Amino acid sequence: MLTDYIAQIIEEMLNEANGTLELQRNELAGRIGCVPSQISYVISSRFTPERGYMIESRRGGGGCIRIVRKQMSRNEYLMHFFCAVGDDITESEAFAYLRNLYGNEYVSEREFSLLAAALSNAALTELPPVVRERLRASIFKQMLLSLMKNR
Amino acid sequence: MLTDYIAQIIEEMLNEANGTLELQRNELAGRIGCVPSQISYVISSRFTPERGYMIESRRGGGGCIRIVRKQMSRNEYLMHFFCAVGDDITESEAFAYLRNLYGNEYVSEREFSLLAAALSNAALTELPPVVRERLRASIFKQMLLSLMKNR
DNA sequence: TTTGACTTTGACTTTCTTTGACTTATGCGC
DNA sequence: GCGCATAAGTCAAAGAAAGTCAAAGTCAAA
Repeated sequence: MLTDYIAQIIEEMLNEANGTLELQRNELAGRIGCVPSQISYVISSRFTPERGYMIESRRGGGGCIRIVRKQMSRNEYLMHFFCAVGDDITESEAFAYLRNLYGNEYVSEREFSLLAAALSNAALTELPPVVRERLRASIFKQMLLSLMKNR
Repeated sequence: MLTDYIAQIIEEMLNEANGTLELQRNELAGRIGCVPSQISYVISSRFTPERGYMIESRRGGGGCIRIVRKQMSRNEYLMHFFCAVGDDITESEAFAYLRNLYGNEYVSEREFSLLAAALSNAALTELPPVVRERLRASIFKQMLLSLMKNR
């Protein structure tokens, strides 16, 4: 299948490049013989943060797509939190999780403080309570993903 | 790419000159071999106040462009951002600020990544755009406060 | 057989770059 | 002061990439 073939090519390029790769979408599509948006699809479906990849890109002349493979290690633990958070979470629940993360040295004191700031009622004060807790969960999970990606 | 090349040259000149530099647009363009307005473009897209540069210039005979890389005390600097964020902010603006914070070593790579996660559209996806940008500003500011408090 | 998840494609959008024509400001010689 | 030469600024058009999205296709499982 095309998608898998392209994913494999990118994987190989990543290996050769020691886990950090810059490619040009149009150029690669041309070489493979597919439409450029196919490359986008492969990247967004296969090289996701959840699977340990980081993607950046730049449009316009000389634009490119940057793919970085991050080594996973203690990530199951974080994934555990990810699931535990669920679809909504109160401030005090969130803070309890945070203390746990800090206590087990998954985040530094500064990071703890940053996370707390982002998840605080103070930050989300504009929102009505119900939405607020959904949002808090969403933000928390994004931040957990960031921790997973970032060793 | 031309733009990046020119930006790099200017950056080097800035380093040699200890952060304060006067250059002549036409002269530089001639040396590089590009149209003069390209220099203007590079400066306006890369050496913005947002990224911590101050630009002044003088036209006419003997005219020149003055570029200064500013450094402020830590909290001044953070407060500067606090004000700049305002009441609402888009994802790409926020990320530009973040890159600045990271580039100037106010946050580590992990922290950068955490902040980005909390401020991403992905985290705020549930909210309609207008609210989203207000919320993003609110979260950003709380996190900046946390950085100020936390040395 | 129907459904639903995943693929493939292409038209359209957004972002960034490059160029050049035209405008505005400054200093110097008269 | 006036006019000219010299710089820098502005702006819009054209070009170059990547992103988005929806429609259509595929295929396996219920």
